Amino acid sequence: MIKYLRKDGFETMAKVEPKFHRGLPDERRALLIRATIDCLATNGHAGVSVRRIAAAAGVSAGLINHYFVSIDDLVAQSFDQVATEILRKLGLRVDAAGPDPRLRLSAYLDAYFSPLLVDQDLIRVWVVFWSLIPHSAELREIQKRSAGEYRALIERELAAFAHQAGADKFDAARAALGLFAMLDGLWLELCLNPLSYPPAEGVILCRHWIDGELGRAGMPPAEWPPIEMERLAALAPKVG
Amino acid sequence: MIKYLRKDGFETMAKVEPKFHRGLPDERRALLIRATIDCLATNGHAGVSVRRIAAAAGVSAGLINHYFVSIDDLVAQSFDQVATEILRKLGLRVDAAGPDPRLRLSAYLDAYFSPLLVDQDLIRVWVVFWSLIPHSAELREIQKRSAGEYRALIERELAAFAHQAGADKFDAARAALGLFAMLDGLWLELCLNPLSYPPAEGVILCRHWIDGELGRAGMPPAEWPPIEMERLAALAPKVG
DNA sequence: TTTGCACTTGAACGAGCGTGCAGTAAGCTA
DNA sequence: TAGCTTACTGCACGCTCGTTCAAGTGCAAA
Repeated sequence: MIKYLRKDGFETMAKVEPKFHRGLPDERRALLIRATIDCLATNGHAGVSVRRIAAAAGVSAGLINHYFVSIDDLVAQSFDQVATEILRKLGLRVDAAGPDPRLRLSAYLDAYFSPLLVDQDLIRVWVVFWSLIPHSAELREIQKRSAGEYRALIERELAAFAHQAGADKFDAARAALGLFAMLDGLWLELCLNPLSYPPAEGVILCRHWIDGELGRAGMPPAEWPPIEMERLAALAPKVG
Repeated sequence: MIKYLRKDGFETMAKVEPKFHRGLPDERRALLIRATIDCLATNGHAGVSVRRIAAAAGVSAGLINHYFVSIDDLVAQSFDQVATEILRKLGLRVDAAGPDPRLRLSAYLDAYFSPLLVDQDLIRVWVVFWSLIPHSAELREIQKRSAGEYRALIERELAAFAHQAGADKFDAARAALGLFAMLDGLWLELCLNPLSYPPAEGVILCRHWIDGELGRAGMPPAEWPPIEMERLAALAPKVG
């Protein structure tokens, strides 16, 4: 057995643990952003705290100002990360549904009412970001870009769906704005009060909206796949 | 001219101002709730502060704990007040439209995209409440009740509208849930980013939703009144 | 005019906040 | 092994926080 010589001159059987680890900048930043998201999920607004975040990340408070110009900067980058990650996962769900526009759109709706998005941790984090937006130009910019990307994703899928159905008069931009709003409103209501309506009802309402806009373009309602609750409730990783 | 004798024995021409005013409990509570709402509108989450609220109300910090068991209690009662007040004003707008269900529903939609609700002060206050809901049973209860009342109001107007149109198959509860969500989502998006779409577009989207649900019940689309922007932008008092 | 109630103040308390910075030590380089 | 760079720590600073409470004082009743 190797014996280690401690600085004080005494031999010890225990390995001398380094007092801290020197990480790569990108690793550190990712660690702190993750800790911030966890903190917001646990403590809400009170989680926006250098000391709490540092404790959650297992580093000293001073390190945050070493990697981020301020706590607000860290929060903004965390918002960006959460928004980007959710969008990416939504995209993966849609792509996993294959090339059929009908199934892709259906997968998109299902995902919105599955644990991927209906997640107490996610809503707790998200409402904190929302509450900060009116007081931060940086957050406002991220919200603007992020909302635009969500709408663009919906619009793309809606347009493909309508095109397949042969509806050329279909106004995908308008339908996307309405669907995005309805999804957001339903998601928020369900997260704030999980018993206010069954998640499958949310899927039905969104299908109604799409069918209505199709009908307006002269097309018959879509033939939707059955709503399978186990598909809806499919295991989903947590926020981030 | 009457001369006043000051405590220190010196005469003075100035009237001796009372050091403070003794208010009635209800007046004081109303004053503090109003100051809280103002503080949240100005400072967001940072406005949830005994000292700031007391300063805004022009009283000492200690007075808050005299009338409210805690700052959280005061915030909860403020949420209740804002939610109740907005609902009341929406009801007034609808009633002002007269007895015709079509005009009442139209007035409701217009109000949602008018300065009555699309108000930077209101959104700033509201998102703070939302962000606190997951961490307060009291706020959760108020949100639950309040959302129920909003939905009930919409459902009543939708049912009357459908009844007039002769649509007996119309599912008012379902249509109300969808309309409520769409309104909430559109309102939020517009408040967070006022340039994301023109307010009149929001009215159109909601009308589309109602027409779609009517069509599903076998009825033709409603004959909507023209959207007058000046009506939409009608002067509206601030939150509370 | 006096009395007494209770509304109101303002100081005090301990805790937590973000940031700055001097000093420590990890880990690569020579 | 020695030296060097810098990631990292941890304390100190001046703040603000919510709550408590003794003392002060407006005001109406006596």
